[in-house]
Amino acid sequence: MSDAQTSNLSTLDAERDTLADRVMQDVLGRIRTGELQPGSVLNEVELSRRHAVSRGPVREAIRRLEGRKLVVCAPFMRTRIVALGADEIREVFETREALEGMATRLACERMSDADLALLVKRTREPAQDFDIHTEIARACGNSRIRALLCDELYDLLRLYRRQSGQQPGRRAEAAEEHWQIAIAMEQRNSALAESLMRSHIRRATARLTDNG
Amino acid sequence: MSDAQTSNLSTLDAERDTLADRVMQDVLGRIRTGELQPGSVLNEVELSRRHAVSRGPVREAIRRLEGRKLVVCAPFMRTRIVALGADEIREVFETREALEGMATRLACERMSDADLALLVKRTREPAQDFDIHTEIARACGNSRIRALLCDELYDLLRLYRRQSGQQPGRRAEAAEEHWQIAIAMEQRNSALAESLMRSHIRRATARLTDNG
DNA sequence: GGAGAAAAAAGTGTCAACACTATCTGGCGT
DNA sequence: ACGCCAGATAGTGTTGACACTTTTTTCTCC
Repeated sequence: MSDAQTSNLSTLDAERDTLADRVMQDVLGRIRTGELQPGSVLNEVELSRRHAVSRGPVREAIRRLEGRKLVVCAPFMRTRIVALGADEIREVFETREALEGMATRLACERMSDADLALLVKRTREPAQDFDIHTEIARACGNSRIRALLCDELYDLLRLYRRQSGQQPGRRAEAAEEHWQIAIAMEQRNSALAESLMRSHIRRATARLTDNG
Repeated sequence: MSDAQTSNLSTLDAERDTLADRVMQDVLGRIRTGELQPGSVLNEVELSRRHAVSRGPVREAIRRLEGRKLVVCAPFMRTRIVALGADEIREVFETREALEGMATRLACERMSDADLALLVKRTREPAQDFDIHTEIARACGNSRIRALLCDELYDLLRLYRRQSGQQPGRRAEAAEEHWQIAIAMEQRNSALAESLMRSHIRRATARLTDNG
C-alpha cells in the first residue's frame, strides 16, 4: 500500500539550484528587463555557451518555461518568446481580471489591520518600486493565485507594456482608481473592492485594444 | 531590427509528436484514469523503459509537467505527483471560482443561440459524458482560461475527487444548481450566471473542507 | 535484539556525441 | 533578372555514459 498523503509536497516553487534552474532564472530576468522581446528566439547552444553548461539543462529550463506558456516551440523549429496577437492579449487581461478580482477580495478579507494600513499609506504616497497589483497578489493568502499572477501573467504583460505606452492622462486616472480600491479594502468592503479592481483592469484593457 | 510580431506564435498547445510529448501525454492519461495518485513517484528509468526511450525526453516531459505544477521535485529527490494539503485544495477551489466565474460570464455573452440551446438541453437531460463545467470552459472564447481550467485545475481536482466522494444528497443539489446556471445563461444574464457559478463552486468547497 | 555506521544499490544531474530537420547559400535554367 | 532546386550550414531531438546524491541494505557493537 502506498502512503500517498505523507508530507505536504507543497506546490510552491522551492529554491533549488540546479543548472537548469539557473538558466531559467536568467531567461526570466532577461524577460523582465526587456532584453528578450516577444518573438525573440532562444538558441539552445547560445544559452549553453552563455552559462558554460551542456544543452541538457538548457532544454529542461526551456521545457519549464514552456509549461508556464512563456515560450512556444514546434519540433525542430526554434523556441521563441511568446508573441501575442490582439486577441490573445485580450485573453490575458480577461484572465487577469478574474484572478486579480478574486485576489483583491481575499486580501481584503484576510489582511491584518496593520498590513492594510500600510497598503493604504503606500498607495497614497506612491514610491518608485510600489505596485498595488503586485502587493495585493502577494497578500491574498493564496499562493496559487499569487504564482499565476506574479510568475506568469505579469511577466507576459511586461513584454508588452513598453511598446503600448500609456496615454498621458491615464497615469493619474489609474492612481485615482488605485486609491478607491485601497479605501474599499480599508473599509473591509470586499465585494466593492473586487468590483473596483475588475473595472480598473477592464478600463486598462479598453485603452490597449482601442489603440490596436 | 528584429521583426518580433511576425506570424502569431499561438500560445495554445500545438499537436507535436516528439518522444517527450508522448511521455507527457501518457503521464497525463494515467493521472486522469486515477492510476497515478497524489504522491505517486515518477521514476525516470522506469518511464524510460516503459516507452523504450532514453532519459532525456523523459526528463523534458517531467519538466513541462513541473511548469504546469502537476508534479513537484527537489534536486536528487524523486519526482512526485503533487499532494495537496487542505489549505492547498482550498486555494485550488478559490482559483477555480475566479476562473470559472469569468468563463461563465464570457460564455454567456459569446455563445451562439444554437450552442446555448444545446447546452440547456444537455443540462436538462444529463448524459454520461456531459459536464457543464468543461463545456463552459470550452465555450468561453478564451483559450488561456480554457487551458488553465481543463489542462491544470481539472486534472488536479480529478486526483482528489475519488477519495473525497460526494455525499448522497449533493448530486441532486448540484444538478439543480447547474440547471439554474444554464437558465441564467439562456436569458443572457451574464452577471447572474457568473454569480451562480461562483456560489456553486463555493458550496462544493465547503463540503470538502467540512469533512477534512 | 536493536541502534548506529559503513557499504551497496538505486536514482537524479550533467555531459559530449550522433541523428534528424529546417534554414541559408549558391548555381542552374529560362 | 527571377524562380527553383541541390548542397552546405545551423539548430533541434535523442542517446548512452559518467558524476553526484539519496535511499536501502548490511554489518558491527552494545
